[in-house]
Amino acid sequence: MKKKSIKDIAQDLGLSKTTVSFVLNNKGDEKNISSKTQKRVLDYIREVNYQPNQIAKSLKKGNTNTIGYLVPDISNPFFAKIGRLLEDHFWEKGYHLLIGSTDENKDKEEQVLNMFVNRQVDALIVASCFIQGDSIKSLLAANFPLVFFDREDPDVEANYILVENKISMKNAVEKSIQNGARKLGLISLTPDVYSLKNRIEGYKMALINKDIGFDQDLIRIVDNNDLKQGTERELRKLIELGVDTIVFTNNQIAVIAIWLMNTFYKDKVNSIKFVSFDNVDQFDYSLPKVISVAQPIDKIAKYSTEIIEDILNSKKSENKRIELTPKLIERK
Amino acid sequence: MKKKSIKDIAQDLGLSKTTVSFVLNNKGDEKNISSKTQKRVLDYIREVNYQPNQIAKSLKKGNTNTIGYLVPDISNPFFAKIGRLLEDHFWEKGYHLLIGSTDENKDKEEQVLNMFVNRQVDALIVASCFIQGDSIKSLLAANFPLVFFDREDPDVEANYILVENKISMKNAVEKSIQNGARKLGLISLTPDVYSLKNRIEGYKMALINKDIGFDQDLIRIVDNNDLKQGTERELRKLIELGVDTIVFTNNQIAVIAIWLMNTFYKDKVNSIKFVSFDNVDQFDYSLPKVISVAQPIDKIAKYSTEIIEDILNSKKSENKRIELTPKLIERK
DNA sequence: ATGAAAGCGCTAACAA
DNA sequence: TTGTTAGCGCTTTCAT
Repeated sequence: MKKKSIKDIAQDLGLSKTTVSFVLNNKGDEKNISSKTQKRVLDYIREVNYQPNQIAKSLKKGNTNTIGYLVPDISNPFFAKIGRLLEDHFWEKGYHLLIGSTDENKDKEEQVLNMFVNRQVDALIVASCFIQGDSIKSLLAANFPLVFFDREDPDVEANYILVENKISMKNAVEKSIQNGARKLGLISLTPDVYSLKNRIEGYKMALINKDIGFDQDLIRIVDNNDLKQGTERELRKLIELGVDTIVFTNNQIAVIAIWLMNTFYKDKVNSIKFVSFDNVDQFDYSLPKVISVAQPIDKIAKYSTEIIEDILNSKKSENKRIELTPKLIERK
Repeated sequence: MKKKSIKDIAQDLGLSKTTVSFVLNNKGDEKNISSKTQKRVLDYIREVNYQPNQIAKSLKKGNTNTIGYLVPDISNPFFAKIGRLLEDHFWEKGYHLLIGSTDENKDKEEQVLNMFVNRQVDALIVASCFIQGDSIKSLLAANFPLVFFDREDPDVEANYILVENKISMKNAVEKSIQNGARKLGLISLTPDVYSLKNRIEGYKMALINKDIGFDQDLIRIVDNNDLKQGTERELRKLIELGVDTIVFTNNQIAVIAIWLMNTFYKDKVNSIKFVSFDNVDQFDYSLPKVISVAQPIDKIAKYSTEIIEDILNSKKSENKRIELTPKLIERK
């Protein structure tokens, strides 16, 4: 049984495409289609299990009911969870999620964005690694519905959903100092996005504030392409340097470091303490103990959808910059 | 600057749409377009940054270069990681991933599948919770490119990428018995998919094999809609019944149980042992100790893509049923 | 109360 | 070597 189109339906029923289309789109009454005809159509489409071709619809209407979700790595729990929430929210509204991972690679980001646009996504939700990229520039110039989250470029006017990176990190580090930390190292992904820069700033501020002073040598950077080995190397370095606390700017590295500590430095899992941005469940019971800054994932998803929906319903408001307050989680 | 279509390009250049289209699709030489004309077109599209409308292309060609990826929960690390691998593989080939989560809900699965098909995805990769559903039936009947993974229905002929559920679980449980387990409980999601059924079977086989015999009361089921509380309740029950080992049929519940043990039964994290299907990083260091069955995620992704590509390149072979061997990971 | 026809942007058979 | 044209499946204006 071949797939039926509106044309087929119309022919089979001796009606015009127009009439069928009206009925299918619940415009039967509005367009004065007799209820008898409407019933005929509805019965028939059920019978043959008619499925509208969304591609044709999209071409005609210029929208696809698809949202592009572009992040560094969709398998990172932080992005995966937000993705799931977005998917749920948007599903309710009849939207689907097209996903892409950039691997923190500017070129790939460009390409994926282009593809998304070519596929006529109606809106984009992006944790960009390069907000100054050409695609993004032209999207912004064209007023394309677009929300950035997790990452910011202060030089670029846009919708942002962020968290208070600096102050939260400062608070977390200060807390650990109150708890006795005296020599604090930091391991971060290459901070070419502002969020990470700010988190590192927060770390520095705390050290200065608490009269510890920071030592550039204790700030260790790991390249995204070399996560495992890089983290291993930098962790070893910091341990050699005798830190009592290690601060991480995101969950990824912290999780790897916990694994490393338990695998190679089992004797130190109690003496060394961790501080980490982002939160993952296993922090609740893993060693070293972690003071973590939990981002409000549900709020991030909620505000993203809200902004997007507002734009799509063309209540098109001004650009918004929403800065959410994360939760500091201390573990004894 | 409005977005240009092929028509615009053609007009601007005083050419026909055909010529432009041929050049754009690298058919210039094949179609004997003069290299001069080709250059004019190529230069111009670069100048105006022409972006083809994939929707129109899709409508015309009947394919979208989009693959639907449908799983119970895209934020489950198992599915998220496979999703990421698929995305990488397919990206190379010019395909994108449209994602959906079913929440183990048959109705939602039906709806998402329908939407995917209406959106003309070229193929589907599905961890279905209901392989006997109407949509799937008609997809299979229509010979739609479709690969199931993680879940199987032996009554339905199709492409499957699976792992040896029964024997692997049996081996894992037997290993734990060798290590001293004597009273083994099991907690599982509602086993209305065969994978889970088989894993439970494996557990039973091991018990019988090792002359322990199984007690139906030690098999506890948790509903997917009540994961946290359900797991808490069943875990408590098993502990009250005095088990020395708890077997889990997937990572989700195991991870929750580890959290619960560390939060509410700290005194027992050393005396009770876990066995779990699936593997997650924190098993390497968390307590209770876990014997886990690690699914070969990369192979699952690899074979899925291969089968799909073969079908799409219409080397359309017979249905394949690939059963992969997981890795047993024991932790001292 | 219903239908004819144009057109969304693209491809490709066929003409010239 | 390039252009004309039909058509993918749908929506919607304008007729009837």
